[in-house]
Amino acid sequence: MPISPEISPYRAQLENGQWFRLLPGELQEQLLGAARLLRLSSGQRLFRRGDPPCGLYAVLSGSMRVGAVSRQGKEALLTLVEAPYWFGEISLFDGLPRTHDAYAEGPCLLLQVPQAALLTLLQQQPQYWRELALLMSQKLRLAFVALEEMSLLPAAPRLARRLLQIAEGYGEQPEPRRVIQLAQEQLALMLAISRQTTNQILKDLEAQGILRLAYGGIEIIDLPRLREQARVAD
Amino acid sequence: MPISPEISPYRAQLENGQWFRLLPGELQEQLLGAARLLRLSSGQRLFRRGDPPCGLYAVLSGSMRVGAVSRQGKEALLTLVEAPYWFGEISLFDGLPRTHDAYAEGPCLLLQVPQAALLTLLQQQPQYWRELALLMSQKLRLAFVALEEMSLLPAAPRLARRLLQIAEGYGEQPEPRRVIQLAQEQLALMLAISRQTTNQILKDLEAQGILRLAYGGIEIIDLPRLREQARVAD
DNA sequence: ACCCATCTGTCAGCTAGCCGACAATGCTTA
DNA sequence: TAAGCATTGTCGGCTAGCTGACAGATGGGT
Repeated sequence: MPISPEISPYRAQLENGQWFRLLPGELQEQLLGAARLLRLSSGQRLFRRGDPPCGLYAVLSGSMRVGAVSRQGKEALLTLVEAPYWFGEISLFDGLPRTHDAYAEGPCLLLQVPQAALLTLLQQQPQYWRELALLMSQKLRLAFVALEEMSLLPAAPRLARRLLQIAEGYGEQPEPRRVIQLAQEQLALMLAISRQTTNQILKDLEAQGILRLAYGGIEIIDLPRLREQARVAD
Repeated sequence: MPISPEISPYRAQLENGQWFRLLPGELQEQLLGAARLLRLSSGQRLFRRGDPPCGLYAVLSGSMRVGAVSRQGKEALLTLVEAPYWFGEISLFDGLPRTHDAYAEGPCLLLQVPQAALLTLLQQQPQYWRELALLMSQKLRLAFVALEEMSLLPAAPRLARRLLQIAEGYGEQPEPRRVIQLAQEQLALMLAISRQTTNQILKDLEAQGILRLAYGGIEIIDLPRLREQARVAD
């Protein structure tokens, strides 16, 4: 299927991401050919935990909150997905329900490759299962790192590491960003730290001249020293 | 390649696991055909974080400690892998180094499907990439659950849930086991709770008649009430 | 230009779970 | 049988990080 003229302008954008860039050209074409645009307004829900599979997504602009809310109303934010990242692949493989809720954080433009189209494509070219599985392997590695940090590290270095990961697009971006658009509350929810403690650590890093804090955002001033904070003080 | 007579007696054993049982018969044959037995003595290392890929493994008897030790010497135990489970698939997909250390917990019999043989097999039948990816999707789901519980739940229900998961073979065994061979220290390391706190919670569950504690093991007496403890007290 | 929602900054008090210590118990091997 | 090691049981003090509360700053919408 040819790539629709609506979609082709976003191709360059997607190639900024490691995963998509390294795909065989043919698979890139086919993914984009099978895809359609999806526009979400701020706060709109894409899917909810337990929903049946509906396909694979990529963020083109804006960002998606991926997380879950416990019965007690406490929220665990797994991650904020930003352009040009792909998500939603687990249900593609096992056909089981969604693991998380996904909401638009601000207005958001997505690419959707519907489940059925993707399965058809993969039936014809089963070698591409491996490429799609790479998405899972990345996330599994990230999840393992997060689990381990949760048990071994105190709040401050964990926060420093997460900032670095975000700046580096969780390994997808080669060059780290300087400015991170992110409210402190969101960061707290990702780290399972209270908002107050998060603020205290951030202020401390700001006092050391490592960060600059702004309304709704964090700027990294001194990357090497942030890296240093990410190690544990021995 | 025919299945060696050394290995074929273990086939029934492996079919107790959901994943292997549901594989196409041909893939089962080919995996076993390419496999060899590996015997580890207590405490022996199979691989270490950072090692290059060396293949896919299944536990036939004994159990493997999968975890990592921080530079401060604190240990995070990801899981204890028991028969008949498969592990080591991440490096198969991405070719990147091992994420964890793996040591034999007691004498241990493993099946190894070497990386090269497996890749050859998959080159010829690329549709099987999907089946192997199912291993990752399971683990990713488990990792997400663990991450979420870490942020949302206090120690006691987290411990109850983990006991249930272990008894149910992390979803692989249909019928939950009653007896779990596991020192309290190990359980503590998996949950990122101190050994003392773990003991306190276990004693409390024993006092309620839900568990019976023994040296090096835990017996589940009252499964329904353990399930109840796994919910949060509202 | 104002209003209101959202976000940041900060404090004091609390508590879950950590840590170190040590005794008691159970397996194992000689 | 005894030594020796691994594991369990328990206590008291400590502290990282939580909770609730509130003031001030910021910015978008009308």
